[in-house]
Amino acid sequence: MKPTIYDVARKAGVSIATVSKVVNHTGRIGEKTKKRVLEVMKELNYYPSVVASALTGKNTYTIGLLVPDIANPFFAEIARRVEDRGHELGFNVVMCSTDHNEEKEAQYISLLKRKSVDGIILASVIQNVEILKALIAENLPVALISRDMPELAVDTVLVDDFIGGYTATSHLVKQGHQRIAVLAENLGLASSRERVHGYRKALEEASLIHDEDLVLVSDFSVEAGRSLTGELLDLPDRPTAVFACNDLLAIGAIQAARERNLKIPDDLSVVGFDNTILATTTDPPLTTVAQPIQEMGRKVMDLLIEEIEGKSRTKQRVVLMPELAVRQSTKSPLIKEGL
Amino acid sequence: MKPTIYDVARKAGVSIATVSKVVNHTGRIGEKTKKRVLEVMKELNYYPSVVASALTGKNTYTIGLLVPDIANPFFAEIARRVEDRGHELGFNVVMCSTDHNEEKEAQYISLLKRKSVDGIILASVIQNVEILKALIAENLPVALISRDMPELAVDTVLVDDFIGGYTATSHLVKQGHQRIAVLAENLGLASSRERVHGYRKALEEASLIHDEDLVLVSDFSVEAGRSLTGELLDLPDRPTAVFACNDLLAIGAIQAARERNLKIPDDLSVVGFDNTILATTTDPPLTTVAQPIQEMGRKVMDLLIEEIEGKSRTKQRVVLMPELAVRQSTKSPLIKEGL
DNA sequence: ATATTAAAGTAAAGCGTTTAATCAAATAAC
DNA sequence: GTTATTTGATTAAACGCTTTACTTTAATAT
Repeated sequence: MKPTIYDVARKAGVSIATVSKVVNHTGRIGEKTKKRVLEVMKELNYYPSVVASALTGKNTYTIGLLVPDIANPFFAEIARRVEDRGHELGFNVVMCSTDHNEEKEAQYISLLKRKSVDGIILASVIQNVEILKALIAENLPVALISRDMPELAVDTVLVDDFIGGYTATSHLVKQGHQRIAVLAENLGLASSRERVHGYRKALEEASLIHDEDLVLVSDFSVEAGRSLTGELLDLPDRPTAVFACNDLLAIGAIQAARERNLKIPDDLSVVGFDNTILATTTDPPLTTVAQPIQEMGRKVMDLLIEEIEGKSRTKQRVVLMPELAVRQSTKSPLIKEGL
Repeated sequence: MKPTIYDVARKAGVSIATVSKVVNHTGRIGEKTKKRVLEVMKELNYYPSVVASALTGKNTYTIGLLVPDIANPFFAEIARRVEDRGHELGFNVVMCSTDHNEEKEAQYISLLKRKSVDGIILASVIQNVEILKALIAENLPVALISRDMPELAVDTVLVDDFIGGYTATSHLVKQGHQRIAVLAENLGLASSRERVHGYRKALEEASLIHDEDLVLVSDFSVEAGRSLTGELLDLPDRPTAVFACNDLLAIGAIQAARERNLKIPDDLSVVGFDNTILATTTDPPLTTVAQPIQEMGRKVMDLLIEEIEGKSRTKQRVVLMPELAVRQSTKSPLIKEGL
């Protein structure tokens, strides 16, 4: 059987309290006993049980990460950074894919609480403010990533979505596009609204017509991007460019164009959002709004852990700047391929 | 504060043992008291603490999933399936990305043990048999996915890598390719060796020359695929096809060709392995050996949980058949584009 | 030599459960 | 109407650790 603190104490000829102290570097213990205990621990290959320790009110050193889908490259990347930072600090992360499903989300949260996780990171989940409020009221450390709840005092890390949408659209405007469509995500998400907001702003500034038919709402899938862009391309007066609010949608847009024998970027310019690995593997490589994913993941974990460690502090709202990664999926509509 | 079993017991006017019994549906309790307790639980919003329960020797309902990198789409997809199946059965999964780093792997395993996880799923990690043996000796349920250790009695789910390599290569042979290169993964992995083995077998059967210069060993990155394929393409007598042992490498191969203004599939045919989302988003879409990822992830979780539930049973080794997903990255070398 | 203080270690309670051993009441058997 | 049996609920110990308050021993001061 696994050795317990008693085994160590007995073999070292001390009390369990003493062992506990050397394990946790607390209280005062003499050099000699300390050494002795350490030796015995090694001999017995003793490791303290986190669950027993947690029962006495200490941390579980486990946090929950709620994302819509861990298989989505954007969230997978975030998860990886969160995990890495956690590992550095001695925390494990349990992954929870909610599929934007409110019930699943609630289930996961309930489970996490039963397991006494030390905190929860929420990445772009659905708009169930009540659940969130309840969590905060219960004093469970929570941090948001890529999701904004300005009305709540909670640590948050996100990108300036407005600027992102604006930058993407401006890029297209500057290239001379007149009819620019946007593929939005679920408008229930603040981030999504902001991106579209940025899109509108860019159009306005350029005094371009503002065709509501070119604003389509979808979700987070290649398939949605494909079918919606298909509709756009079948329009009599079709757009020459589309701004997709995430890379998955952008890829769908590219596929729809390909299916109609339209060339990217000659016949249709596409810009995405996120800058996941997918943006680099398409052909042509995708021009996309790059989120500093690495930094975001790391930062949100840092904030959560500060909260866990109980440093009483005011909540932070960290807004990072996105940057347009210009690649080959965008081009002026005026310069046709034949030239 | 969070209500404990004592609060419920007091308010319901029964002993904590009674509450415990209704919670766990064990022992005998009268209908009336049962109802009463249930009501109070609801009122107080009581949920039993998993950590306290675990301390008494019961499950933690948490398992560890070790993969090289959760941000790699193949593993992300597996993780998602494992998580889903776990969720159905009431288990959480903590993710551990090892980066093929032996030390990190050992650290994670040690941490997981301290946390008393109920079991561990190992996905394609490095060849540290000793750690594995130790785990099994300690009676910690373990299951392998996409990784083979025939000498160990441990539940395993994998694809027939030999057949996979053979199928991929045969496909190219049938198209008339004579010089076919292979981009292998780390040959320390049995799966990697098997794929190359299948490759060789296909060449042999076709009595094709067997040029060792065309067998390159790399890892799991786009970058490696790009640089190695670059070398191949710069050869005086360059191959007309390359079989990449994973989709990431295949994408690198495509990029290398593109950089040299070679057309895929006209100038170079490429087949990958895994059939991740990446294979569908490249242009041209990638012909690749499809692993039944969904089924694999689900199955490995099922095996692990059977083991956890202690059904004494003989370990299973589930070998699934891969299937070639033929897309547009492969083509006969004889039919040139001009025709 | 005695009083004071600091250092090192111990005993015991507590964390929130589960469970084996009991016990009391109700029902059945004779 | 006793005695045996079943049913329903309780008691108390155990799980492996942390921590507070206390005791002992050693060192220093008086």
